[in-house]
Amino acid sequence: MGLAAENKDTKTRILDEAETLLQEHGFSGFSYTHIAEKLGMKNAAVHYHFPAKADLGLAVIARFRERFQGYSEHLLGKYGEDPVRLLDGYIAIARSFLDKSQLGCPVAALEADFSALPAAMREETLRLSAQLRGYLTGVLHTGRERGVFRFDGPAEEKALMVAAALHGAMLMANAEDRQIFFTTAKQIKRDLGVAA
Amino acid sequence: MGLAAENKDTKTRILDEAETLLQEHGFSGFSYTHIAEKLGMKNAAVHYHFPAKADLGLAVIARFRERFQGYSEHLLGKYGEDPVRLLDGYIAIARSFLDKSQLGCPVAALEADFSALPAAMREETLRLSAQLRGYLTGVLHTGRERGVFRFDGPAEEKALMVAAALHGAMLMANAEDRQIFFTTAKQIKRDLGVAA
DNA sequence: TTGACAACTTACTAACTAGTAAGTAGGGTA
DNA sequence: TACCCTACTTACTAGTTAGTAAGTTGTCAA
Repeated sequence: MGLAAENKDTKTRILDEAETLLQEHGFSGFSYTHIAEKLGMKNAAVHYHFPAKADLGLAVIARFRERFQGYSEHLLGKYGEDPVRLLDGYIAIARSFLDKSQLGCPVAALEADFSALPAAMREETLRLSAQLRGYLTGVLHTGRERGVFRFDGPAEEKALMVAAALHGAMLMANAEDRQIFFTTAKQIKRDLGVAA
Repeated sequence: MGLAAENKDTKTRILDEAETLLQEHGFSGFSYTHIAEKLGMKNAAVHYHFPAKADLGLAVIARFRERFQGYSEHLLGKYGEDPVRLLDGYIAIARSFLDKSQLGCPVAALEADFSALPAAMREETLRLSAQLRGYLTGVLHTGRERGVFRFDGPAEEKALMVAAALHGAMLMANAEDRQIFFTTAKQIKRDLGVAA
């Protein structure tokens, strides 16, 4: 397969860098030249692997979705009986972003730039957002059924609020103070009756 | 004072347009030429009133802060005894943004672009965010003291979560569906024991 | 050994960015 | 009348953006 291995490596390194830059600066906030410089190549090399920026953006979102899909299945397999751990698993993803300095919420970054996104990227962003919310809905629904969580109203609506709070908190944490995220997560659990 | 009246008018129209564009596209997402075209002038005319983009950004944030300060004092004077109305007043601001199509949360817009902001704008953004959170903290604290709201933990931490949820919901509402905001606001009130 | 192909680089374009310098029109004051 | 100032316009710069076209290099297969 020739240099296909090298190819895949470079492609992955471009995706990694694009992902970081997306979370740091938003989709409109980074350029092919930024990526190229970090990887020690020229911007045309990035265009070779991802002809248009929309192609790169789509690939980044798709990878997020696949990664979350795998991670959520892993969590459900391992902690399917423990709603608190399933919720903590979701929170842990956000925590892992914040642990790398300056990395924010990819969904928030994409939605903040939404009006500048190509149509295909908008659709993928909506899918990613729905996927995250779907996981939370299931966790909250099951958790209440089992008497672990306490809240009023449909699980869908509670999940929406929890997702909004966590994504909003990541935005604020990135700009203001990392502690904001942890405090918000703590309050969410307190509201569910499972204070740490 | 010569054309000062006309001057002030133009200055205000520039601020209005900048505010709209900030909420629609973020601070890095609009240019002096965008503003100038909407107002039927040249980009240099905008530079005449606000030499650097940071000057314009600072003025927009300062006006937000003053407006919110006046509005919150008005609310406290009128509904000081009614925590639910004070909370609804905060929600109404967000609602007013969403009612104009495509307008999002200014704080979220600024925080999403935070890494690209000049230092002075960062500080003003933090002040604005703290001001909003301060209002919510007071409302929640008083509301619980009077037996109207029900929640566990410090009012500051609950206020942080509520602010994160509302700002996050505005971001999602703008990108996905306006209804997301209203559902989130409803759930927040439900969690406080004051379901509509 | 030749030739094809993958993975680049070099060199470019057109559009857009913030910002500036110099000129102009028209009202207000001396 | 003469001047001055405010509020602009015209015309520009230097830098950055996404994207392209053509050339280069190294490896592998026939």
